[in-house]
Amino acid sequence: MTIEQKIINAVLDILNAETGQSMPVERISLQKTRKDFTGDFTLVVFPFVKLLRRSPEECAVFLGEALIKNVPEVDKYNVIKGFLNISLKPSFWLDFLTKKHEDKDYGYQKPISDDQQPVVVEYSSPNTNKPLHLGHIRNNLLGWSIASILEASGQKVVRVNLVNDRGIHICKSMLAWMKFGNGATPANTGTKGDKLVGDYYVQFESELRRQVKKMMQEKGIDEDEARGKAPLMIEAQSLLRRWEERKPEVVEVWKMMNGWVYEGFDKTYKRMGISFDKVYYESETYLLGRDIVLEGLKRERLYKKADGSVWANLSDQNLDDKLLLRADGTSVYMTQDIGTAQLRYDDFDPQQMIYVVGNEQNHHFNVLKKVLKLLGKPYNKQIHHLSYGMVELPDGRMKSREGTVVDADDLMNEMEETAQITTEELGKTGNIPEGDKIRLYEMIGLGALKYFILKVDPRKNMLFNPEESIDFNGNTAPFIQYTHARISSILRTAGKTRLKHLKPMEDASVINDKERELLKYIYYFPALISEAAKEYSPALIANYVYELCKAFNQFYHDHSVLNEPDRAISDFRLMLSQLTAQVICNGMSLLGIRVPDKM
RNA sequence: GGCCCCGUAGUUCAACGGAUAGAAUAGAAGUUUCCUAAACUUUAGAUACAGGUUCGAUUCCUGUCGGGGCUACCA
Repeated sequence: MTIEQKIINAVLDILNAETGQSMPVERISLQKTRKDFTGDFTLVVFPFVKLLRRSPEECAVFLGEALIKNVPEVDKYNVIKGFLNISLKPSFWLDFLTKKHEDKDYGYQKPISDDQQPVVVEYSSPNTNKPLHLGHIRNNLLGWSIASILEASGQKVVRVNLVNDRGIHICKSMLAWMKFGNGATPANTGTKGDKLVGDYYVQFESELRRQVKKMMQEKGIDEDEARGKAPLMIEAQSLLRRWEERKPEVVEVWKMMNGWVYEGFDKTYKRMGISFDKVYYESETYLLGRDIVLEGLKRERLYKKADGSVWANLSDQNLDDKLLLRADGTSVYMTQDIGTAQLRYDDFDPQQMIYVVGNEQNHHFNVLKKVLKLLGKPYNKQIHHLSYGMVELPDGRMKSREGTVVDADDLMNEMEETAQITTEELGKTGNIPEGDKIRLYEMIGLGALKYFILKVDPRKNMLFNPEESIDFNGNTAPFIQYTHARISSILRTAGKTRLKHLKPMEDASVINDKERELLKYIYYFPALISEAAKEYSPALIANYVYELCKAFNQFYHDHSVLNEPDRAISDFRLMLSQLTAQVICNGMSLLGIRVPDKM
């Protein structure tokens, strides 16, 4: 039981004994004392005023006195307005540090049981017609991090990807390659596979625009109609039909081009440091989706229009009817998602299926759940759309048509270059071997990027300014990494033998304010992970680690670890430094960010 | 038009309905015979607007204004 729970239980007991009435736990607010006030935890007493029939101050004093009697760890208290600030005995903090300072897994909970149902987390979900961009970066980092956080909170997690490798958009780049490619391959052009395929998608769109413009002028029709009737579009649609018919000449090109893309994606994923336990392909799930839809039609949960298209009637949900199969029998995104959900359910029997997908698809997931319910699929309740905000550029949303997309590979390159330049400017390259330098620049550059993105509440839109966002000072990963490097330096200097023989301090009363502040942060780490898991928010972890580092730097500035003459205090500070470094490392690893021992 | 989300220092981000709204950055002023100054210290600066609920509202409710998203036989 944590000390917070102990205090809360004690408060409940005290109130009950005094008034004979019980109070719901949710009404009790116990928080970390703000740093302008003295104390470790603060209890808000306003909720008890009516029950105790005393003034807020009297309530606080009453509870403070009672807590000292009932909870051995409570040392003293002070009252400011309706706030009861509780201080624990210094020995509580000392015991805590002594017990935990060598715990490599501090903060991480072990799975409750081996056979618990997993949480399936889907993220990334790329299309195979375009390279990964900044939006995918946010998605990938969020997905990876949230999966890690859930694991650290004791869940069993399966990371999955769903590749959108079929559909009309894929046919577009295939068609452009067949018409204009002249046999270009990644090998003979020296272009990364995903980039090469992306180039043909762009070419398709520009050719199509030319045709549309011409038709609008010559035939006087509007843009929508022209797009539908343009020869290139007709050809793309016919290609999709032939693909669904599994025509060998089409499938062959499709396989080849997708192979190029995967090779490119794999490089980008690897560099980003993310991976998956299982990869689903739309081309392998849409048929199951189609079968489920046809089955639903047979059972009259769905209906067929005169043209042969199949629809779900959602009018009782206040939603428009949703198309599930086109008149020509081909599938749409929703069809595929129905199949994928079923497959995932069959594969893992998950307690929850989380989809990390942008908030622009809120409507889609809303409809997906409704359709699954309509089809009588019980797992519609397990689906959770983890809806995150968009990444915007200073002049608005990224638009591939306007060429304002920030490419993932390019961005990572820039970050690492900036890391190198900054490190060299600071003159910190001296005693680091060449090979280590490259790894260090990667660690710092990618760390800065990942932290910048993950420190923002996932639900909110965020702004990325290429000119200004690459910052290495302040609330950034390099600041945190630097703090870790400083601590590592201390521990290195102290030496392994000394670290092995650290003696627990006997007199806890010498713990100073900065040390105590640091201990409070560290103590909170496990609860923070649970909180982050509950909220699906890596941002909580990011901002916490930053606060922790600030607290350490203040301690570091005011007090010396190794030059402290009192050996007991010096040992105590070594333990404190050790555990701080561990929390920094463990916290950052939940964000997919590594921390160096030197920088 | 309808539905959903968001408006906090110049800028980018924080704040389970709780204390004097926190940071960072940009600005001003300082700190290095001492374990890494990518650090530390001081300073100035913000809840779009109007009501309501509450002991207490940035947070909940209503309206206004501003920004974004969705409303596809795209994904």
